[in-house]
Amino acid sequence: MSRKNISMQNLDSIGTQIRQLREKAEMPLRKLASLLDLDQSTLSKIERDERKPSIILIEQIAQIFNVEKSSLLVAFYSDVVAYEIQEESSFSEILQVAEAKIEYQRTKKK
Amino acid sequence: MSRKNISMQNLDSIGTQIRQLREKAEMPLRKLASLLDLDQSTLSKIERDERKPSIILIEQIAQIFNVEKSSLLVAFYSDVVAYEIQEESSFSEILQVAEAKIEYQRTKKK
DNA sequence: TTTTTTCTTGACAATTATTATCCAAATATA
DNA sequence: TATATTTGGATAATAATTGTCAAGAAAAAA
Repeated sequence: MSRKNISMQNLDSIGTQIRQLREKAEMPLRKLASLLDLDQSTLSKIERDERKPSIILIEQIAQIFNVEKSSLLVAFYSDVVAYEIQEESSFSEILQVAEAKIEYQRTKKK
Repeated sequence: MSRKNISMQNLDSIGTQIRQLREKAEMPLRKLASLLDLDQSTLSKIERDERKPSIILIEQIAQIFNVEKSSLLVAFYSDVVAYEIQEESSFSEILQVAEAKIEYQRTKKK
């Protein structure tokens, strides 16, 4: 029911968003990599969506750039989900059923 | 916008649905396993959602019981998606963004 | 209850996927 | 050109998935 106005919310991938944050801060990749204790080639791959960041990494990045981690997490998980079902013609139904399943699970737990 | 009436559509897991099909046909697990060329312990785990079936397996099962494979695929993928994000408080937003991403991808491809 | 059939469980090995790391090549900047 | 930055590919290490087996539990039949 509560479908948020899909404002032109960010459809950029998690990698692109990380790169945007980094570039806005004018920080070299090499520098961010070292803050994150990561090989720079690994971070490069993450920014180009060639590899997935861990959740812990996403949280660290949110801290470093002082943004809400939840917005990065939405970008991350929506990437994962979209990739998984993008070829399915009934992707929309899949998402609806998934939502219903989660809601159902939650009513049970309470 | 075209949100299907979520009729009491099947919120059962893929494993449960497979088991239901098999039991309705009064077929022993061992028998179905051999039709699918699977170890029966593997099928048992699949029916209890302890292991994921492959897509090929799902298609074979749909054939055997003469049901639409798409409905089983929806059950399967929605399980996967729900499991992945069930702990996230913004699960609903994640799903919305994922949908928008897929739609966006598709407009690009055409 | 005993027997028989059916299903579940756990352990292990084999396979496949993911991740980390290094270094050279490419690109961009001064 | 020289320097800094980013990317790509190879390899090794780690983790996840899958297949297989055998023994035990549960259910159904006798």
